[in-house]
Amino acid sequence: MDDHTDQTRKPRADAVRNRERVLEAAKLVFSAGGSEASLEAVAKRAGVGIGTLYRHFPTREALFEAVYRREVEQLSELAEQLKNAKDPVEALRRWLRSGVEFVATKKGMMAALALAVQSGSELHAFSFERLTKAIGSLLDRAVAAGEMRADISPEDLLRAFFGMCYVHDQPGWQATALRLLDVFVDGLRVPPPSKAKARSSKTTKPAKRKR
Amino acid sequence: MDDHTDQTRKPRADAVRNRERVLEAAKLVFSAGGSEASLEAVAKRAGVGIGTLYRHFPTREALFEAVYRREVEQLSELAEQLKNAKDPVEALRRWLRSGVEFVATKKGMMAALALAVQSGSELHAFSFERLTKAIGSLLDRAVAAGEMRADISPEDLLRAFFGMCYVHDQPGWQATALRLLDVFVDGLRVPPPSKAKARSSKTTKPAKRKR
DNA sequence: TTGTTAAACGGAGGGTGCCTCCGTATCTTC
DNA sequence: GAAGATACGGAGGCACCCTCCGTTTAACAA
Repeated sequence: MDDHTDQTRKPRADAVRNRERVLEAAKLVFSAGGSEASLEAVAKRAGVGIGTLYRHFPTREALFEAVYRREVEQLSELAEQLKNAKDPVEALRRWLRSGVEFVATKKGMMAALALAVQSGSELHAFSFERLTKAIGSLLDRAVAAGEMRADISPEDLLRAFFGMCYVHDQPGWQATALRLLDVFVDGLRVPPPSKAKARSSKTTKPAKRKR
Repeated sequence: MDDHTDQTRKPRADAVRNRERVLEAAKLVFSAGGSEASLEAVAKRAGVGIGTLYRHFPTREALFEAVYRREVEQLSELAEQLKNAKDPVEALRRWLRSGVEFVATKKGMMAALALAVQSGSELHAFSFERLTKAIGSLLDRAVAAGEMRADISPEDLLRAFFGMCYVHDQPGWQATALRLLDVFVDGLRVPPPSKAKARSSKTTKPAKRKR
């Protein structure tokens, strides 16, 4: 009778809950068992029937995408939180480290994503934009505070980040990536103007001994 | 009684033949149907039983690797042939174009390879070395002929090549890659010494109107 | 040639995962 | 509380994976 001529019923509570559960389970199962884990395993872990899984995510790729999107969003939100941190440089550094972890726990997922991205790069565009924005906000703050050079764009930084993660061969890649990122961030720093010029490419940490 | 105490029988002719057939079929099937095509389809196309396929290549990855290796070798041999061409610059250009085609016909294969490479990068090392050598021989010849600048290493060139092929998103990527490679090769050229200095970073094509 | 034997062949079959379909259960709305 | 919409679960049909073994075939010796 009233104003509900647009037929929008409230979505069913169980549907929302189940969708969430499946996503959570998928994240765990894919991260642990690689990207070609059984969907039935995901359903079981989520405590739902296989039919439910398929209703929410008609294809394996759809599920994949949803999981990935959500992780990208989490990384993005992390940036939002870190924006309130005291030290802007440290905030950026921490975000990057989280990014490495993100890549690390994904195991085969990255490769599978490359495959999924091929057909319909909308996902790629989305994540690129989102992460650029995230990294940009952190970068801007550090620049505005006069702690970092201003001639690096968020896109550059993001690409550098991915490039450093792309070692992915040796077992120690994670440590390598972290080291490279540290060096990179050091390189981005504007040396404190009152001090002597910082040595350019060394592992020396200027003043702050402790961290 | 003579010198065949080391028990090496001649390998059976049918075994050799079948192995070859499977490889050929796999190349076609994977290229056409993506990387997760059915192995049974491969066997059928090769005209052998599924058991035969599995005897020769115990896992999907093994088959994959064999196909890939062989293609890398073919690319490598192509370089060998092109070494005898008249114009060394044109030879290099042609090799690169073949490389694009190679990537193009592989469809999902590249992504699948990324996945396969993760566990045991021996294959990666092999192909990298092999392709570097191939590209290097062509490059060296052009440099020796005084037609190209000498400050680009084969590794650089190879990476540039892969980078340009890594566009892989838009439908027109292949054309893009070819264009980029052309520009790149042009950039590598030593300008004919009798001419005026080439403008440095512009899209202007110096003299040659036609191609 | 013919016989012997190691090697390779093919495909049946058991197992697993994919995905659809539909009777049943549950939630929202009135 | 009743009605109707919506979501649930899992049985079942299908495709593919991979192993196993009886049969076939090629290499070698005599």
